[in-house]
Amino acid sequence: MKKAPYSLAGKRLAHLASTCLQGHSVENVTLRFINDELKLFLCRYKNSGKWGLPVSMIRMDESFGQAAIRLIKESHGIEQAFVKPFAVYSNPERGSPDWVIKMYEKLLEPDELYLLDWIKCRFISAGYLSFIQPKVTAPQKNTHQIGYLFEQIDWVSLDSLPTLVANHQEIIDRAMRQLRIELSYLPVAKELLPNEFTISELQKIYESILRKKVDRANFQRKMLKLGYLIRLDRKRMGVANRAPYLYIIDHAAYEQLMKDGIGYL
Amino acid sequence: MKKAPYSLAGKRLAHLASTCLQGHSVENVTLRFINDELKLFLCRYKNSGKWGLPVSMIRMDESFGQAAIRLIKESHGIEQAFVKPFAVYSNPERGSPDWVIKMYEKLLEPDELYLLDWIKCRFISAGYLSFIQPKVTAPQKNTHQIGYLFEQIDWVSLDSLPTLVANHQEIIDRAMRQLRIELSYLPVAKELLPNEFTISELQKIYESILRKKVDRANFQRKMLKLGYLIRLDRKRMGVANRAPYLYIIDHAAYEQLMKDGIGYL
DNA sequence: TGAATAGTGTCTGTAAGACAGTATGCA
DNA sequence: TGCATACTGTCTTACAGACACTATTCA
Repeated sequence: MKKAPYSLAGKRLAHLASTCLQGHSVENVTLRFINDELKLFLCRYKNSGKWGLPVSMIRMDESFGQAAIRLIKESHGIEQAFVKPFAVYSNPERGSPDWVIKMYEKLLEPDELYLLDWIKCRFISAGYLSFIQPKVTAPQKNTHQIGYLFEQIDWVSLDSLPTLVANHQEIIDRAMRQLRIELSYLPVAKELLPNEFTISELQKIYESILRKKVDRANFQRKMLKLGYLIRLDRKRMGVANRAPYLYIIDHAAYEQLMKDGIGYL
Repeated sequence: MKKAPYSLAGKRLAHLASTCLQGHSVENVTLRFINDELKLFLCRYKNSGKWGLPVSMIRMDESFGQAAIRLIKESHGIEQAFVKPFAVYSNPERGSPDWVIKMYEKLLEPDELYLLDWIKCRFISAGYLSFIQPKVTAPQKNTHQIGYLFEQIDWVSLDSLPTLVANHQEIIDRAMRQLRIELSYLPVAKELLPNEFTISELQKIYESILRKKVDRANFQRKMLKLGYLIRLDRKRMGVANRAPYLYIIDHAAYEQLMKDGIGYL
């Protein structure tokens, strides 16, 4: 019988091995609208100093989608979030990536190294696109993963990403392409904006996703014509310029639009 | 030590257990353009008499996508086909469906029933959309699966599907919705039509997918404007009406269109 | 020659793109 | 009052929808 692990990493790995499906994981491409810009959530892994997407194993009692939501809960402290799978990575050669193995090798005590066997196997992973609403205050700093695995977390602008581990850049590119393709059917307005928002903020989201500027007047005309925006009497004050009107979403109309598609710009 | 299986189903199951990942499968939503109509490939399972999508386990040495392609090869005798995943089904309660278990219970000899243990586990499956080119002559009648599992196979019109096993109807609906959403980025013209085709045939594919009639003149204008169709001097003769021009695809232009998207009708 | 579909042209309404002009909140 | 952005309106162009007219192949 092997001795019980006592290092943080050892305990975590032993816990994973007893509660999770071996060789299955999710990778989250997590977006959030911060300071009028669309940002991506990244983590810097301990001891390798490299940035990557948040990942999680799949528990015995949950689906891939539930794992993606739990991963968000652990990182951001919220119960619900919009998530959508966009790819499955299942090449038979695809194992636990080098940088994870090496990280654990550094974090584990020598007599705990046997625990590594559990993650040295073929891996099947699913990529999930997820949206975090702005009302969420801040990324949590005291979750399991952040304590055990990450030394830093950050929201990064999409056009200035650092060099990433493994094929995470490719995964992000694929997620963003899928987001562009499905934009007309995805609830970006509802999931990325606060309850009350301005047209200009909505426009910035579209511009971030489509990677191009759109004409303000034409964008406003198009969105208002769709009929899911309700203009409030109030305006957003204190912004050093003319105060823009606030809008909320007519959820019934919005649901219908998400079914049929909004149409591109 | 257990005795070696000798029934067809027993041998098949034993073979699967030794070559495949336990609890992983693909389900193929396979489309093909036959007699001016888009049809779906379905199989009738032995001893239950129920129709369902073709499914396959994942071999140790292949990815989900490769399994989807191999499944097509086994059913249709072709080496390559366009496949694209559209969903992952991974609920922890999701096991081998009843009808599969029951089918094997009927097909196996009593002393082979222990083989069933291998498929009584949690199942993770991926749904794949796939296109079969018309030049393929006919579904093969002598493959492994068709001999062991199916008593009938058929190409069925999308608006007159029989009652299907498990959640296969839902899987098909999801696949077709995804096909509509991504239509502008999917190579339907290249993968569903013969090398030389008429605009009217292309139009019928779009109509089948979008589930609505489109105006012939406007469709022709739109498609020709996209610039990926090359008109030949020849026409399709012998069709009891005015002979339509034949077209081929300018593949360079087509690839570019698939990247940027064609735009809807 | 007639039937049926192919191909082309035209008209109209709508939407997109460009951009000017006015309004408004704050410094 | 000036600046920066919000909002509205207009003009032009492009395209989708509707539909008429001619062309062509086979029965």
